Amino acid sequence: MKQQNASESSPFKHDQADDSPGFLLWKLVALWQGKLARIFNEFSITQTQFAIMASLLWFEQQHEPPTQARLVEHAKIDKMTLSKAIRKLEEAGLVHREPSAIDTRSIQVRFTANGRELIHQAIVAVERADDEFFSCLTEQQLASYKALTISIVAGNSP
Amino acid sequence: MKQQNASESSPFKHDQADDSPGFLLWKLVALWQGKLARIFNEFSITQTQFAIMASLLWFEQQHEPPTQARLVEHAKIDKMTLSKAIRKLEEAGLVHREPSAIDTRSIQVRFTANGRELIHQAIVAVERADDEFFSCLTEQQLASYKALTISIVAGNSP
DNA sequence: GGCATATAGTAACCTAGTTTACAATGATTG
DNA sequence: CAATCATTGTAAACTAGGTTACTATATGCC
Repeated sequence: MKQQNASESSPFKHDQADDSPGFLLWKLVALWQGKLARIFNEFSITQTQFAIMASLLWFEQQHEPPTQARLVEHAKIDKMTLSKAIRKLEEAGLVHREPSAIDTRSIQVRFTANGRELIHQAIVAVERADDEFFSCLTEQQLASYKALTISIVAGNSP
Repeated sequence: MKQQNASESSPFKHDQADDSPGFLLWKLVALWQGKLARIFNEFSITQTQFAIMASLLWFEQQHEPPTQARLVEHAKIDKMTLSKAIRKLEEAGLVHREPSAIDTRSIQVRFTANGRELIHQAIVAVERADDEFFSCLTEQQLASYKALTISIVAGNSP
């Protein structure tokens, strides 16, 4: 029983019913992404755009210079993807871009009033979704879930 | 302090350091997806193609007729996405498609020898990654993590 | 100053996946 | 049997995102 050829043996270590932690995570993520997708849809933005605007808001609150390069760093998004996303956001009238006076290569990104308003609302909506999503857990369970997640993140961080 | 306008108040309920469960989940998923992406890359397949082939293998083991429509149902993938993915898999010599004799609209998808071999190896690799990813937890913690995840999935299933 | 090297951003191209609309066949019911 | 309805799969157009290769500017070093 030690060696079998591919057509006879099953590679599945767990039955689908049994559920490996990875497969469970997969299902969880599908649900979570779905919930987020619905929100982003309402606001007509993508996940990426949300991440960018949330970072931008963060910078604004920290009074850090919001150049694209800094956003790339902070939001951990590919710089080309960011470049294009910012253009879209500009088209949509949510941000505008102004060349920096200090470093003329770089571009400062700033919210329009609309953009700032939208990201505020979106963040609130996401946080509400978050609450809802985990509302089936007790305080204790939630604390435990967070602690475990933190461990796993820590155990797998580069 | 009850009412503030958007430019003054912060919508962030949690500090980034504090970490809402959703944000933690986001980070976890980023790591997990990254790990999977590296594997899929090695095998030159996409996540979608992996899911499809895993479903197909499942059908094969259950001796169920592997039509595209059945795959769509089981893998919960959009039928157009599946149609195109299958074509790619055929191009890559991993499956072939043969019109069904019973229902001439439908198409039966079958592994080639290469395809079957590849999905076996990929599944093993994914399961190893899975083990690795959660290896920082003790047995007990893992059991607890799974139980909590199952609760959340159950609490958010349609 | 002047040359090498790093950095900010982008244009052009590529791929995966989604939406919409449709053709072909099968099932159902009068 | 014929008219209607459902199912299977696809073509075409579109979008988001990523890769490669490039321009322009800045910085460091002699």
